[in-house]
Amino acid sequence: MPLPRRFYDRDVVAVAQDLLGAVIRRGAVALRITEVEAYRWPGDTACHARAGRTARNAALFGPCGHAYVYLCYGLHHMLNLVTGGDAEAAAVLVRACEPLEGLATIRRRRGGKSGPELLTGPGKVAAALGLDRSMDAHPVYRPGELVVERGDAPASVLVGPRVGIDFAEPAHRVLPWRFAAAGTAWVSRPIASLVPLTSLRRDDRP
DNA sequence: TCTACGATCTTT
DNA sequence: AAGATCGTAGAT
Repeated sequence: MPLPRRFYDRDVVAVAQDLLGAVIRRGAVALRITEVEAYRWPGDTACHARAGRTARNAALFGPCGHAYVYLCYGLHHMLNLVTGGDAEAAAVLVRACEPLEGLATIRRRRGGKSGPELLTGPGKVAAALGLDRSMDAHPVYRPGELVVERGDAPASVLVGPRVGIDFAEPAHRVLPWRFAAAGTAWVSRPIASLVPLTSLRRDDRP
């Protein structure tokens, strides 16, 4: 069952945590989400929406429940899921997944390299799904080419600051908006900064 | 037009 | 530690 559109019509930090365990499906490939990050504008200079709406990030400002796919470093595509209402531009970046189905397709998309299909990093996730800009703004809450389905939430969750955003304001660099399923190998590096969600004081929990 | 620079990954 | 590789945004 696809997660309904209203699932995404909430605060991006809550949606991010709830997406852990959900299943992304495209064709023969199915992946379980094991690590995510939340981005939101206004109030977060790490978010791509910080400079306003452009042709590239238009999907971020669009309706929730759609994909936002962009090219990073000229090499890697990143998959985001847009959340919230029109007042904000927010999305969840999918950083790591456990492959469930379509191993042969994933291996082929990785250039035929053998070995464990460690989908630990946003570029690898998008590559496994064969995503590019043509899937930007595609809805994911109903049957179609790219769908996110309900899954089992992990027993425990790890939290920490987001990765690769040194350009953002210091106060935003330290926001604990990175979440990962505990006890899985499917988490991108650096993993050392992640701590159990339950180890945070209740008032400090995102 | 020109230039700097990434929400990364791989190899050295 | 650094190269790959290119679309985007802001400056010229």
